[in-house]
Amino acid sequence: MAGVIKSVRGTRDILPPDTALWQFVEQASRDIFHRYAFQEIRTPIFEDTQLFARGVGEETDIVSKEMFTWEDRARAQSEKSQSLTLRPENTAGVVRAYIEHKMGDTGKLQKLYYMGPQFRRERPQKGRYRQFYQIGAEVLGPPSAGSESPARDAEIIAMLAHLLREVGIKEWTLQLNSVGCADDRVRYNQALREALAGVKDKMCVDCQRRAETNPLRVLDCKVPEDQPIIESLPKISEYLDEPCREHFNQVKKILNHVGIRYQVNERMVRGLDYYTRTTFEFTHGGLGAQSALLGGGRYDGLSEALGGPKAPGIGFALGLDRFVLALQAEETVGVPNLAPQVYVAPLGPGMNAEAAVIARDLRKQQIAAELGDETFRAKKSFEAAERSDAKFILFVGENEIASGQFALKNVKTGEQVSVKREEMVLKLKASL
RNA sequence: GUGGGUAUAGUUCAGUGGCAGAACGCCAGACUGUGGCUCUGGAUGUCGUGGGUUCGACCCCCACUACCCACCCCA
Repeated sequence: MAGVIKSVRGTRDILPPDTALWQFVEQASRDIFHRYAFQEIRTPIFEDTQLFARGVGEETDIVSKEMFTWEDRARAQSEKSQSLTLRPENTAGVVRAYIEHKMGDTGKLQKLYYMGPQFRRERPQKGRYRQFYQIGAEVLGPPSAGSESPARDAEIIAMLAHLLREVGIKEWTLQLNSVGCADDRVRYNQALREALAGVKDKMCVDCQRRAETNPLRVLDCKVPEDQPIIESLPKISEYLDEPCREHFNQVKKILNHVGIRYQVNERMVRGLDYYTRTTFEFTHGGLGAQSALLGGGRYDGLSEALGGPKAPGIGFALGLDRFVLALQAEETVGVPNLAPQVYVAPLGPGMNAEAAVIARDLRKQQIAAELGDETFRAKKSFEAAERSDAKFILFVGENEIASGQFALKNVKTGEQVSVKREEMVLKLKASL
C-alpha cells in the first residue's frame, strides 16, 4: 500500500458548506452582470504561451516567472512542438477570442463576463493560491461602438460597487488612478528615473533595486522612512497628455454624479503591461497582505498587440478566493440555506420503498428532501435529521401507510402536526 | 524566489528522551415508533514524510513537503 496522495502545493479543495458561499457569489455576479447587459464567455484554460507573453507582457513577474508552461509534443515529425501555458489571467484569452471570431465586425460593443480557474506559480499564502478563481468582465469593441468612452469606465466601476453592495460587503475602498497612454508612461518612467537618481541612496534596499528595474514600483513602497521621498517624486498626473487627462476627468465626473466614493491614488501601479488610462482597485481590510479584492483597468492597445483590430476596452478581475474571505469577515451575509427542507424517515421493515415514493413526490414538487433508512430507529432518525439541518422530519411507518395520516414534526421546535398524504406538499410549502 | 512560524485523534489543542493525552465530536447501550438532557461503555492515531543521533525519538539534529504570516507580486 503506497502513501496517501495529497493535493499539490497551492491547490485546495473547496468543500461544503463553503461551496454554498461560492455559489452565492457566482449567482449574485451573474445576476448583476445580466442587469448591466453582460453575457458569458468561456475561453480555454490553456493557450499558446505567446498569447500571454505578448498580452500580459514579457517583462511582468507573471510572465517571466509565474506561469505554468510546458512544451506540447509534436504530432508529426514535420511539426514543431508548441509551447502551451495554463492561463494566468483571462483578459488576454477574451481579447484573443474577440479577435479570432471577428466580434468587432458586428459593430456592437461586446460586454463579456467569465468565471473560472487561473494559474500562477507563486508562493502560497492567505488569499493566494496557485490555482485560484477569478470572476471578471470586459467591455470592448471598435471605437465607433463607444468602447473608448469614459462612460464605459464609470459603468463598470459602478457595477462593481453595486455587486459589493448586493452581496453585503461594506468595508471596501476604491482606489482610482490614470496611468495614461503608452507614451505618457515612457515619459513618466524617464522622469522617475531621473528624480530617483539623486535620492535613491537614502531609500530602503528594495527601492534602490526598484529604482533600476521598475521605477513605478517605488511608488508602492510601504517603508515609513521612504514616504517623504516618495511624496516628493513627480506625479503621473503631471505626465498625462491632454486627451488622457480629459478622459480621466470624465470618469471622475460620472462617478461623482452617481455617488460612488473613490480615492485618487497616484501611487497605485498595476503590474500588467497592457493597462492604459483608468486603473482601479477595490481593497478590503481583513485580507492581510492580499488586500486587493478586485482590480482592473483600461487596455486600449491590447487587441493590436495581439495582432487584432483597434479595440479599446476596459475590464476587471475579482479574486473569488479573497472575495469569499472578505464575505466571511463581514458576518452579515445572507447565504441561501441549502439544507434539505424535510427529512423522510422510514420506520421498520419494508418502509424504505414507501418512503422512496413519498420522497420522490416531494422532490417532484420542488421540495428538497433527505431520505433515511428503515434500519434506523426513531431516535437515530431524529439525530440524522438534525444533522442534515432539515427543518421537518416526516415519519413513514406501517401506521402512517395504513391510516394515510403522517406525523410532520418541526425538528427545532418539536411542534408536530398530523397531515394527510395529499396535504403534505401544501403544508410543507406553507411552512417553509 | 527570500525570511519567520507551525505540523499529535474527525476538530481545537495539551504533552514528555522511557505505555499516546484532554475537550468537543463520533459509535453503542440504558431507551423495540418520537431526539436534544443525563449516565455507562467503546474506537479514535504511520505523533506530516524520509534520514540521523541514542539502549530507547512524538520529543534532539538534518533534509523534504504542506500550511500560516510577511517580503515580492497580484486577484
